[in-house]
Amino acid sequence: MNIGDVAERSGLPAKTIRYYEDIGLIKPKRAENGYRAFAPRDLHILAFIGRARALGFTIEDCRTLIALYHDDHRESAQVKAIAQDHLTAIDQKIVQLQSMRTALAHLVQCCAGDSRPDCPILDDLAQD
Amino acid sequence: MNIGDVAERSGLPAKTIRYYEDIGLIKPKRAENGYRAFAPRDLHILAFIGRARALGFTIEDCRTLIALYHDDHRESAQVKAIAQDHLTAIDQKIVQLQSMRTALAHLVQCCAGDSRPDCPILDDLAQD
DNA sequence: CTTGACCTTCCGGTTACTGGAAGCCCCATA
DNA sequence: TATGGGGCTTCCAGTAACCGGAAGGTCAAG
Repeated sequence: MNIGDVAERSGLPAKTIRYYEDIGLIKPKRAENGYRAFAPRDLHILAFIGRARALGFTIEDCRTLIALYHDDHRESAQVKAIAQDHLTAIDQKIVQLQSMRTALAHLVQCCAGDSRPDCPILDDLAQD
Repeated sequence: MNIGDVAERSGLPAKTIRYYEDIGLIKPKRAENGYRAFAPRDLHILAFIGRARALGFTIEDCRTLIALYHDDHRESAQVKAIAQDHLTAIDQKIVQLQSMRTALAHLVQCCAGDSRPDCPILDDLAQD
């Protein structure tokens, strides 16, 4: 399979797939003309990465998860620990965003949003 | 004031303050020895940026907000539009994170997290 | 006069790609 | 057989918002 087919099937842009090869996540063979020749295994890994990225895992997490996936002697606790850490990070981010959201929504609500210059949003940002 | 004082008073790292000068957010004068000499106005802008950043505004948003703040002929609608757009972006991010969180929490809950290799998390990522 | 804290600039690295340029390669059609 | 268009290649640069560190100037105290 050429990169275009793999892109379509995995849903990842060709650029991204090349990047993943660059950083060593996949190692597709090369055809004689220099084109990447993707095996089903490569496609499988790419789909794996796509799903892990959709869950917000970092590329380094993906690397580790793939290694664990290929490791017959893994312990599920290793996987769970990574996922749990990531879940905690997501929760922290949500809390942070919600606190921003609350403050910002209040300011937006206070602002008339008309043609006059008076603005509680700027007043708040410029407070002493 | 030297950069150290400004850093302490604004709560921003000195590195960050230098960066903000680099990108033209502030233009502190220089003392004869080459040190940055911050005026109260600079400190004020930095505090403004600090608060805007804490609300999640981008640097470019900050640049615009500062310009509006210094513009006597601004209309509060301009400010409100920026804030409203940002609020919408935050909301989208929260939704996205919550959907990740839901999926991930489910997987984490399904995983035994023991010494055996069987792992529903990896199974999910590797599904066909 | 030295020491240590502060300041300066400059360079590189971070995350996860994305865009674009220059240049092969392959297939179908004229 | 020539050619045209799409697909493929590599490489370089840019994104956001800084952070770390090196090499070196400055200042106040002892």
